[in-house]
Amino acid sequence: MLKKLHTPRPVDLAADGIRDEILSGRIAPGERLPPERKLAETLGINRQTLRAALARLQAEGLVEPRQGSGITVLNWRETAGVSLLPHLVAAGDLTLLEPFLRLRRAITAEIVASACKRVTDQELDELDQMANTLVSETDLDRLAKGNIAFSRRLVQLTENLPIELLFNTFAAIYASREDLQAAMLRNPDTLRAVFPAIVGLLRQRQPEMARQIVLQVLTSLDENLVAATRAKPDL
Amino acid sequence: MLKKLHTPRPVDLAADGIRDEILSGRIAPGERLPPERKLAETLGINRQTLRAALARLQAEGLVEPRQGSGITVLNWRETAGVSLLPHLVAAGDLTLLEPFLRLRRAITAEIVASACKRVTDQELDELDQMANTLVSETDLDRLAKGNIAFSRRLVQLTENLPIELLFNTFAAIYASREDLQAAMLRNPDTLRAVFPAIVGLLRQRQPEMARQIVLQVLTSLDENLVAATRAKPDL
DNA sequence: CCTCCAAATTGGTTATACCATTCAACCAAT
DNA sequence: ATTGGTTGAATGGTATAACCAATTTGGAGG
Repeated sequence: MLKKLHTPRPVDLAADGIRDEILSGRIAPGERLPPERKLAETLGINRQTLRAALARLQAEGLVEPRQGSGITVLNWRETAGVSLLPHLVAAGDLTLLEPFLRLRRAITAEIVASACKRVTDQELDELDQMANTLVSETDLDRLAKGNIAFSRRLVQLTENLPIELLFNTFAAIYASREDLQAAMLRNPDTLRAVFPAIVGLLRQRQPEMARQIVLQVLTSLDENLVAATRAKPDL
Repeated sequence: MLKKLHTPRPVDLAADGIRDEILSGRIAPGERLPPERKLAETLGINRQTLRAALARLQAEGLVEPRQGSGITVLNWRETAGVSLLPHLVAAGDLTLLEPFLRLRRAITAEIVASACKRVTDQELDELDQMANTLVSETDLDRLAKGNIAFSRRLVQLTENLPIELLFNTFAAIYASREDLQAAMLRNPDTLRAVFPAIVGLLRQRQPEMARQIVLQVLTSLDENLVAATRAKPDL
């Protein structure tokens, strides 16, 4: 499952390098990047390759090119989208963990509440089966994968495409940092206990009660996670 | 504030065209796009221009190129990020409105609850002032802008970068579809009443109570909005 | 000082060639 | 017949050079 470590491609190096320059603030918002021709020469790559890198940064909301004028660096805190999140956590900023978990549990609570209203008996059985196989899963890697699969199925039940897309972004974060995923599996027993609990909540079919319970429980779990990572910053 | 309607650029046409092919399902997930050279010829553009378009689609999580093999179309419901949302609503799918509002109010509730815990008296006064100027704002366009500004300030108070980024994506959606923004301003009085109400909630500094109230109120407002747009699908 | 136009600047596009990786067909040895 | 390696075609990635289009700049002319 490890990504083959070929020679890093120039376009990746360029994109990551410029992105880092922007996120670190070494290039201030409002400033303009050097002209493409000059910047390409500086980086030792071709202009076309540089443009491919710039296209990514534009898609992430970091820069905005204007023909004839130049490429202006945007105020990314006001323009960047969630797609930037994986890159930020990849930068290793641990202070992002707590805010991220905060967002995640608010979404999770909404998901469970919403699923309460829509889930059918058949789907409940399906989730119950998934939960049962997960509680007895010993292999941590497969437990992690099963966690994603169970969560995704739950999201699909809400029939909420925006939330599905947001979940995809979250999943991308886990994928980009295996250590983060590992941290969440530090004590797998609590995770294993979550799945049946959620199924139980769904059976009650009381959305707002479910939302509050999920919020309370996850708040507690997340606090432990944050405290643990602070104590062992090696994740 | 209207975007000048220059001649549409080839890269935009290509990206939008291919994206539409994928989102509509005319190109099934798992299939491969035609080779770049052939596809470029089909579209009547240069290969480099096509590659710029493909770079965007890759950033959005729609396709994944592999050197030597080809460009495979991904299952975007499981890989695309939130950055795809503006394009989806731009496609005019009205069924997205209700799910989107659902997500938005869950986030909003979390924002208010979180702000309750952190807001200082000084920041409260600042928000109060913003709210006061907005309640007497008659110009709808400026009211909309003020709405964004007020909301953004509120988000910043939570010191939650992931939520900030998510808010940016939402703001991009409003910007991309003025009609959507107009729909939310259909009866401006209710919007004007929201700002002081939020400030009042913050003053109480009771996070969970605030969350529930926000959820209840917004649920009611959103239901009206959905019903209205269904009755007048012209938005 | 202002207006207007022409040249320089800079991003956008095209054309062409070559490199790097993948994959399939083929061939040889067992 | 199966396995294994080799070779070549297909395909995405990069490089070079030139030109197009929008913007900016600065000077000519009022």
